[in-house]
Amino acid sequence: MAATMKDIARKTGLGLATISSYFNGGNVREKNREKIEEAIRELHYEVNEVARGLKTNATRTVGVVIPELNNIFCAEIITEMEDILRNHGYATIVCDCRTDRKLEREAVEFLGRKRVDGIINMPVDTEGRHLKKFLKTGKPVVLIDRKIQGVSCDSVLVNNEKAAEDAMELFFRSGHRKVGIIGGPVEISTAQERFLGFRRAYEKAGFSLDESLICREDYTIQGGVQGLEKLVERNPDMTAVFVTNYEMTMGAVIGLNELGIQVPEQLSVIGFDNLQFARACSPKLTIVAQPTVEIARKAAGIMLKRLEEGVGEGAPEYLTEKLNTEIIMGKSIRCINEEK
Amino acid sequence: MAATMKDIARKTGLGLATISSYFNGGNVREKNREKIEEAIRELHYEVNEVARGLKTNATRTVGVVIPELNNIFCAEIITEMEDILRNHGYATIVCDCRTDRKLEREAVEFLGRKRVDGIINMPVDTEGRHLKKFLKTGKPVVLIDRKIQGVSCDSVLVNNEKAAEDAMELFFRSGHRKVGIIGGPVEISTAQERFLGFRRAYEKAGFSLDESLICREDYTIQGGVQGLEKLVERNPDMTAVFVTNYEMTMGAVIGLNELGIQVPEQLSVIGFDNLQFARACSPKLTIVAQPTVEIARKAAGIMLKRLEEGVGEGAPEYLTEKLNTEIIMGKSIRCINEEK
DNA sequence: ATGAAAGCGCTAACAA
DNA sequence: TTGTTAGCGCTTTCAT
Repeated sequence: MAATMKDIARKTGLGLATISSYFNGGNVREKNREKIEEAIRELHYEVNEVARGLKTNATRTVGVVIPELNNIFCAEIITEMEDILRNHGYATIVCDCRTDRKLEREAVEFLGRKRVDGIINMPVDTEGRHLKKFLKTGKPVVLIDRKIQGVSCDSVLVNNEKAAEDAMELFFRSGHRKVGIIGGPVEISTAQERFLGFRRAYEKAGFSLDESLICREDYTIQGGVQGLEKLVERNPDMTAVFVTNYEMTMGAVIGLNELGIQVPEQLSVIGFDNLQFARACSPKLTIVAQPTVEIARKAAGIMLKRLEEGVGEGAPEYLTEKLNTEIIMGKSIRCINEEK
Repeated sequence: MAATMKDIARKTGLGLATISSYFNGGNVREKNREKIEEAIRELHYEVNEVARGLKTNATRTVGVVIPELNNIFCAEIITEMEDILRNHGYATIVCDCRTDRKLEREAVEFLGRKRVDGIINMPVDTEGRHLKKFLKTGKPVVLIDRKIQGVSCDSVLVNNEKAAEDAMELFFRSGHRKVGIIGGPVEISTAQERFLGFRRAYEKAGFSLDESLICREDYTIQGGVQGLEKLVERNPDMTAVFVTNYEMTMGAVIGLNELGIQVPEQLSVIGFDNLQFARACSPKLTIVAQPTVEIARKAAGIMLKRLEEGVGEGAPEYLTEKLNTEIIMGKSIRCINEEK
């Protein structure tokens, strides 16, 4: 069995309170401090965080529930969050719910039993029912990437509407008029917003939008492949495609390869996320890049703040951060602008 | 505060032991069972795993320490492991040590304090010093992907030597004689083994190997870019390149793009891992694919077995599983075989 | 600055 | 089958 504080007390002849005080930054006489440190070394003592957690009712652990770990957007965010949280003494329990509402609910319950101090969640259930029970404990929840109406917690989001609008404007400025979109599942807020930006750009530019240019897929690689095939088949006069997440971008590129379509000669493309993948494409892909590191920092920062200040002190004042995306230029857009 | 078993005892008029027995699959009279279940519903009771952990000296949590979460090979393995472990009631605490020995050691210590029941580790420190202390607790450790000599634990590895040999034979059979390699850091066992397979294939085939065809990089995207540039510059007569991990494969593809080298006309390529990326390349890349799901299943399976059976029962008999890779054919190899 | 003692929520041994 | 009780390792009053 591992050594306990009792063992140290026995060995040093000190009381338990003194040892505890030593570990919690209290005042301990220099002489005793040395004695304690010697005992720690000899006994290979290590604080038992489980016991501490039971006593203090705080596990210094945060749960993270995401749709897919095996997804570079999620993975990038988690890497960064975990780093920050661990540097502040918090462990991270990651639960991958495989984009399944039931598994998501189970994950939150699981984390509740584990008594995590807070949960960071990229939600699959767009109603947020899975969070209700956990929220009753008064512990903080931070939503990332996707918003949920009427759930009392903080959110860190991306300005998806603007992201889509910017991408479309880029196409329009280059002279494109028939631009297709491979969008995501309409239940997911990010997909809605990206569709919205897409439509708004058409409106602002004053071009008519043919509904056959709109394709709804499911944010997967396979969805991207299919979306591209459908769009190309339905719209022989389409000159450009906007793909609205990374997996589908990869799928669209696979589709282009398999159909032997030349980019940008035959079709111009703007993809989403993962700069390195964009660089590896030939020609280099122009993409909308989301600020994953920034999302992670903001989310971890808010979580740490809530953890330290408590969630219900005075006015709750839940915040919603909205971060901006950036377009990284490649060579996948053909300029067919007459003036230029 | 959350409800406790005491509250249930009070509400039902039963004793603590009965409630505990209910939760641990003991025999409870039907009538009482119903009473308990009603109380649970009314009080929104949830077992406190922290208290349980303190008492049973088992947290039902396993720690996973890896070099980079933001790495598809790791992410794929973790996704699968986490899934399996959670289905068996175990939580997973993932620690990303950013390929840093010091952080890796800290992560293991951190997990020790958290009293995880076992650790699954893709090691960065090739001597395994970071594990010594944890192993003293008698808790199981499972190493994945990279082996360490003289550490008493199970390992799940890949037959890297054969993987490299197979890839090289494929080149040789297609008529290539001057094949370069972009290898990894020699401290890492997988890199050593892949180099070994590379050399062995040359020996077996009886072709002379020019040392300038060997390039040592660091398993990163940037390393892949540089490796490709170096090889191409140093070996104008090189007809093929074998790239030995996913990040470097992506880097090599970026390099090929940026240098405007045609695959396979000017250079044939075999990459490593990530089938989807290979499909997205134009032409489709031939790759060596590692069995990530299988690695995860084996590792999780061994961990669960150790967790249930205890680690030191009778003969320890540590096992070393060695899994095989597979070549997924693309169109990135030119056939320059005279006979064919 | 230090010690004694209570108790966090649970399990398990023992008794009934 | 059920109740009583001790105690897991720690923190935290309250004395001293």
